[in-house]
Amino acid sequence: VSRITIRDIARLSGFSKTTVSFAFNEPSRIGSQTRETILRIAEELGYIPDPAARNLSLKRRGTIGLLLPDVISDAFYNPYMAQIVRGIGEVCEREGHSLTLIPPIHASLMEGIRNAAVDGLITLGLEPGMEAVGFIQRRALPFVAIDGRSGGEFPVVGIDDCSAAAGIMEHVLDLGHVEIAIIGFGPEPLLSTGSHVTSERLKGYHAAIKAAGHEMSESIQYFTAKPSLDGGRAAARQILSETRRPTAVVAMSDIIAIGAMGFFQAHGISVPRDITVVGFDDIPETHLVRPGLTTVSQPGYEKGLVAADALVTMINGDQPEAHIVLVAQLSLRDSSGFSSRPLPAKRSVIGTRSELGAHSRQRRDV
Amino acid sequence: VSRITIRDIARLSGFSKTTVSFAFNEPSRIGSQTRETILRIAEELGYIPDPAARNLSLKRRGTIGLLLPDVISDAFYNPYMAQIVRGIGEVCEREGHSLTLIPPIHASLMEGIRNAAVDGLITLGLEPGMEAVGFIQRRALPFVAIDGRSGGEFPVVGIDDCSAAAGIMEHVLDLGHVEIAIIGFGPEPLLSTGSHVTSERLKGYHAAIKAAGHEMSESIQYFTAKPSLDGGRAAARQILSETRRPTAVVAMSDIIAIGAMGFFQAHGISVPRDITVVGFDDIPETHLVRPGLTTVSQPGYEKGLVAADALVTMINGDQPEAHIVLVAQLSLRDSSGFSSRPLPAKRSVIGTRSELGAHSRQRRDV
DNA sequence: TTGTACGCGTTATCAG
DNA sequence: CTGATAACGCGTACAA
Repeated sequence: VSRITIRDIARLSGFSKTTVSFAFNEPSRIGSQTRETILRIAEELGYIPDPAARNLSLKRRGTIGLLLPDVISDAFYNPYMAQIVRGIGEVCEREGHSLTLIPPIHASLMEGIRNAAVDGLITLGLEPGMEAVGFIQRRALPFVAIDGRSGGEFPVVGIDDCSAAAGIMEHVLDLGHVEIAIIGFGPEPLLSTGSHVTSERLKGYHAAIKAAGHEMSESIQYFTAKPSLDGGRAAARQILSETRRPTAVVAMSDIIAIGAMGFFQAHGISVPRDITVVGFDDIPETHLVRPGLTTVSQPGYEKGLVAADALVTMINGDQPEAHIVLVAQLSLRDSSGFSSRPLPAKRSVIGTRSELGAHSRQRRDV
Repeated sequence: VSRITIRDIARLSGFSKTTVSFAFNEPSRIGSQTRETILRIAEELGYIPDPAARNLSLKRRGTIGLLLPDVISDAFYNPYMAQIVRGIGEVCEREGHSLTLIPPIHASLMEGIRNAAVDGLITLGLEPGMEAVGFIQRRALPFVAIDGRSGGEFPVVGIDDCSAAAGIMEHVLDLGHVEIAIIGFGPEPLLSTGSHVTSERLKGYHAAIKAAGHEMSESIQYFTAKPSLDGGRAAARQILSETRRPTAVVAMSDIIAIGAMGFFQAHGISVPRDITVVGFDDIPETHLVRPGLTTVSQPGYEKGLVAADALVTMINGDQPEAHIVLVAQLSLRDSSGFSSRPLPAKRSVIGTRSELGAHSRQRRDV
């Protein structure tokens, strides 16, 4: 037995497809007698319109796509992803949409974009000039980039990664640390990656270091990790295997920082006494670990919410803001402490500090 | 400028829609000269077939639906959800599907099911007889229930919740606890909820208590919470406000247990010295908190993976196993300790224990 | 008030 | 062997 279609209802009721459709969608346009007959028959047969055909006709898909740079099973290792999804979800429910997670197929975003039956896309870290951008535009799909580089022909939602990174690095330097390990996103070597977020944060780290009067090349080591607990652990292992052991670890992701911190602690290295560890994101887990993780608090939930809002605006044919910068702030907890090594030469406050009102506001858990 | 359609290519090339389609999908059926002409024009105009129309034609949607009982912004408060999504994602990528998260619209699952343009559904906690089940079946959608009640006409993936719950309660009783708080899923009173998972776990808890020779009504208190850190905190607050303070808290969810544990600790109550806290799920966060959370380790990732596998089997027209029971085990960490109160009368081992080989296996973090 | 025709891409079926 | 016609699923502008 095949599915019941509108044709079946039309045939059995003796009316046309149009009339049957009106019975459901525009009752005022047909007679009440006609309508009752049609609804009765439809009910008897258990008729439900095919959503795919319905959406095609209505020129809407009823769903928003979230384009993932990683496979789902990796992306959701990072609790930060859940925050973004929660924010997008808020808008989805308000608008009656579902949320389609689109992983790369065959290690490429293209196939996913090509096949996405969605009203619009939210992307993570997309940059102007990337092949995927042109592809999305060729499909005439509205889209908003979270954490992308602004200046393209699409709205971008993010924070000031450079300032935020400078803020937390400044904090670490204030504590007297000189030998510092920076952990970015892998697997490629950190200084070679071109991702906007990575390069902005590096820029911020370096600005703070330079402002502190250090020779960067001397005391900074670079590592990369996958944004997961295991990735953080692996990075920590690598850090410990270096001949120069840093007194502070600055990670671009909380989940990496937490994984690294756990590895240090499991190997008898006390945080923050022996080593300072700070992260980025402010996922809920930063409150759960001991010591609490010092990090940059960036609003993942809001990022999702604002991006989805902007996307809905575009879907409705309106023009959203081109570049939405959300506020990040430094969240000081107990994973960062003073270095036992002597302080280097006196440093001056970095230039960007005055622009970071929020950064100077210190938060502590209750 | 409207989107380029297959008609445009047909018109400009002078061939029919069929021939254009063949140029892409069945090149062998047309002449190579014809094909080249068509491909060239299509490339020039940047033609990409509309996925929605394509999927309609192909009678496939290219996506799997995950029917959420809660709004997305609540569901992803619980890290356990991420585990399930990761498992489903694994299969999605293998099959080239995307994953559509379908939240309830207007507090009802129906609207979501009605509009879901998906190849099949994975549901969470769906029971035979529920209105939604009939609705899915009327849509002739293949679907698999995670954590549902078996015996319906659909495959169910889960664990033996009763035995698992009995196993952890037995552990708590073994430690000498008598005054016990059980936290289930809210907001309704725990004993009135009909969810399969809830009633099975309650059954298990009660079986263990009975086997221990206690009068249940005397020393057990029931609470509910939303599965989130805040939910756990709220439940803990409520527990502390009762005149009888329990020496052990048995939660049906890790995130609730972790929230409760944090609340206790923040109020000067030591875990496990003053109060034992155990959970259910074994989310990664159980390793992060101090003390580590004793819990039932159930394979969320596998649940998603196996459910998605079964669903794909159904989509392909084959028959999967009707009821897949995965293995759960007790994970003993440090949040459970001996009660300072005197042990009650001697107890015997509960009957189900022999069936729970895995339960007797003790795991500890490295 | 109701019916006809169209849009979207694919393909079974038919014509040359 | 090559290519075109028509049908699928639904909603709706337009005609009757």
